[in-house]
Order: sequence, then structure tokens, then C-alpha cells
Amino acid sequence: MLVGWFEQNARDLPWRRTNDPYAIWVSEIMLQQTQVRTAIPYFERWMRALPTVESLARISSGRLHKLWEGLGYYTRVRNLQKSARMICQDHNAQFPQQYDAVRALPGIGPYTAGAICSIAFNQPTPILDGNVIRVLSRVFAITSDPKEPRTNTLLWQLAEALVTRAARLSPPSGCLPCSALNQSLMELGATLCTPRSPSCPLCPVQPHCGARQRGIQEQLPLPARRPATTQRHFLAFLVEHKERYLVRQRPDGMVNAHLWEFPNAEVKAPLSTKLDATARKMGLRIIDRKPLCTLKHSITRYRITLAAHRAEVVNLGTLADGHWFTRRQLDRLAFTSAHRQILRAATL
DNA sequence: CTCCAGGTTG
DNA sequence: CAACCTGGAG
Repeated sequence: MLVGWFEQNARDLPWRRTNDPYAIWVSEIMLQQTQVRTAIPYFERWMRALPTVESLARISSGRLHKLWEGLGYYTRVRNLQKSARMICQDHNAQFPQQYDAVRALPGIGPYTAGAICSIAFNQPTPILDGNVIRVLSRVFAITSDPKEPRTNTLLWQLAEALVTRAARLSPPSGCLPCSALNQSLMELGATLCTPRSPSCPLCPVQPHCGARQRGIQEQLPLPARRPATTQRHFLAFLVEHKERYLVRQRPDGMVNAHLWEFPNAEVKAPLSTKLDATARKMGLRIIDRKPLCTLKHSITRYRITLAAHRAEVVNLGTLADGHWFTRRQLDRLAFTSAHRQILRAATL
């Protein structure tokens, strides 16, 4: 019934048009922490640029990060390449099919390993992501915190029982029952069994849904409590000289590692009286005290306000890690979303 | 505007 | 268990 609904209502997504485990792996990594709508154009561009594991293993770091620019969580893309190199070394460039070998690749945890093995290889491996947690919490009316170890174990057991039963039932010919079952659960969570205002009247499972019967579907699953946020303020400087712009690359091991950005510094106060002093410390002088743009963004628990100002160079030696690039060259570098926005504001 | 969602890692 | 990032919903 659920699978029947899925076969009638599945969205036509690019990674559903392939059974190449490499493509399915790439799509699953992109879909970690990322909305389907956002991932689609990235996936299509990626598969054109890097159609095989070997091409991923060989691509330069710069081009690799550019393909991921704007998706966030950039360790994902470095883990993709690290895994591709492991696959070339240890698996003869063939994507492994054993669950344990899949799980051993960096960036692949229990969810992603289960998703790849079930979707690409039709193995009865369970999956439990945010969508499935929501669907199972509601169908089985689980009122305890899904993050709590006992409840989490129960949810994994339910997911496993469902996919195992799907494998056992004699399938209609030409159907991949484990793949279809797991994708059905996720599709239901993504389209009908949504976090807020679920579309219960359209749901194929509605007659069997414990939460719906009790009228508590809107309250499940129990929301996670979130950490307190911290305000932070940054000043960034757009330095243009002879048609070139001053940028730097963030070092390994920090937030947004390997991505490019404009020179910037954290300041204590939002409307900084330290604007000139901050610039001077970096060997720069403010041209226009009116910001080129101000923008807000968040990284984990930090709420960041960033103001960008045009500036000029006073002392070139102070910014040791600076590089000068033309506008055209900047377009080939991977920037964080915040700094890509500065560039857009500057050259619009 | 604020709040929220979301897998893996160290 | 905190850190990682961005886009979308309300």
C-alpha cells in the first residue's frame, strides 16, 4: 500500500533515473542536511563534470570545492574525494557492495550506508533519517524523544523490520522491494508526513497511523531542544586595485576550510567604532564608511552579522596570505555563501 | 524578521 | 555531545 502509493506518486528526481551506485552515493551525500530542491542543480552539474569515481579521485581541490560552493558542510565534499581515492585503491574503482565496506568510507554513517545498500543494491538494510523518524514516530505513536538511545534503537528496529518484511514478501516482477520500501518511507516524510501541517487525508498509511488516530500527529516527533545562540560581528573589506581583488583562502581545519573569502576580522560591537582601526591592523584604509552591504547568516549556534566596506591598501606586507585575482578569476574560486554575496553586491 | 531542519565526525 | 552550513517555512 505504501509502496504502491510511492510508485504512483514518486517525484521524478535525477538520481532516481540511475542505478549507478556512484551517482546514488553522490546524491545521498548532497542530500545530507540539504533540501532536494537545492541539491538537484548541483547533482546534475556534478555528474556532468565527474561522471565516474576515477574522475572524482583525480579532480583538483579547487574545482572540487567549486562544484560544492554554496552547499555548505564542506567536509562532505572532501570526504567524497577521500572515499573515491579509497575506492580506486582498495576496490578496483568499483563502488563496494558490502554494507561494512560502504560504512567504512569517510562521510558515510549508518543512514547513508543503509540508503546506498538498499537503493543501489536492493539489500534489506534499514534507514533512519529525519523523514523516517517522523513517519515511524507518527505511525507507531512514539511519544518519547527519538534522540534518546532507547527510542532511537526502537526506531532502527522498526525500520529494519519493515525493510526485511518487504524483502520477504513476493514482489511484483521487476520491482526492487527494499529500495522501494525505503524510498517510500522517505518520500512520504518529505511530501505528506511533513514536520508541520501533515497532509493526512492524502496519506496512504493514514488508516493505520497511531498518531492520527489519537490526533497527535502535529506533536510528533518530539522536537529536539536547540542550543542557545551567540551573536558575532564581522567586518569584511573589498579591496580593488587595477581590476583585481584581494582575497585569501581559509586554512585547513577551521570553519569553511579551503574556501576563499575577502579579508575580514571579527569585532566586538555591531556598529563598530573600530572600523578604521580594524582596517589599519590589516594594512588597509576604509574608502567609504557607508557599508557596501550588510548581511546576516548563521553557522551552527552563531548568529553572524557581517558588514563589507570598500577599502584600499596602505601596507601590502600586512596581509601575508592575500592573493589578487580578476573578477573573472574570482568566479572560478569557491567562496562561502556570505562572501559570494559580498561579491555580488560589489559588482552588480 | 526568527525559527527550524538535517547526518557524520572528533 | 558540540560543531558543521544553508535555505525555506512561518
